[in-house]
Amino acid sequence: MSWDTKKAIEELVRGRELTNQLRDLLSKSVGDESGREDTVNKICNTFANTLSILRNRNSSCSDDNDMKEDSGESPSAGAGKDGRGSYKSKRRKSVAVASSRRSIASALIDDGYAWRKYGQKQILNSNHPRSYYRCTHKDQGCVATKQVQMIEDDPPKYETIYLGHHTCNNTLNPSHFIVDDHPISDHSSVILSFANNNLNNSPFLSSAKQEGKEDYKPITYNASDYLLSPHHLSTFDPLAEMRVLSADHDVISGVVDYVQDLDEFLKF
DNA sequence: TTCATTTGACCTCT
DNA sequence: AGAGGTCAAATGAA
Repeated sequence: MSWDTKKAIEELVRGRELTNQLRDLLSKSVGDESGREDTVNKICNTFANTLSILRNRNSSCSDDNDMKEDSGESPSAGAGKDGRGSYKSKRRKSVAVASSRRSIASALIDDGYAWRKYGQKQILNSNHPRSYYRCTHKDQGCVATKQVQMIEDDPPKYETIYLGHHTCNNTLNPSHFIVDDHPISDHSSVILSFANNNLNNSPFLSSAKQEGKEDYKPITYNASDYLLSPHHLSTFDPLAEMRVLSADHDVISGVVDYVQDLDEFLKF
């Protein structure tokens, strides 16, 4: 078993222990609000770390091809552009490119990267405009872009489509992510299938500056929405969805519910 | 002054 | 021709 797999399991075990602690806290019903919150935060960080570890595992498997595909698609590639809105022999980036990843959230989320909005468009048969973002570090050659669109009003739901991969290393909150540059030696073990696999962009923090200040609200993550029960273990599905729930969702009960499944999973 | 957002124009694709 | 994606001037915020 490789180092990063062990690390991921350690994080999951730790998450399980913290969840048990939280369950104990909840069983006492009243009091210790701050202790409860602290435990929830620790649990979220644990799962964030796990996601980061697994992301690194996965990206080493798939990024090479994707990067090749993206490299010729940079909007700022220069060649082919001769003035505003003018293109020469440059094909438009299609939404359907293989490297796209889709997620659905009930709040606008910050994925840890700095995005700059470059356009907004009303889409046919949609009540809401679609916003276009690219990485702030495009000048460093980063080709990552994303599209954000509200798809439901009540409750609000936002669809985010990520295109391309970040070639910059400028996350806004790097302290929340584990940097793991260990070589990947063992791809044979089980890979968790998260309901979105935008593992390039671990979505655990929010910033009001981007993606609509007025709509922004802090969000809390429900671990049970990221981690699937053991019978859902499968190979990586880049187009699966991630559900991110807002703060008014019952996070705590969700975490507690999840712990039984996690117990099962950790036996593998 | 610098950087981000808005928005109309213009591009490619179907 | 219409839809979707991108550019870049204008504008606003820090």
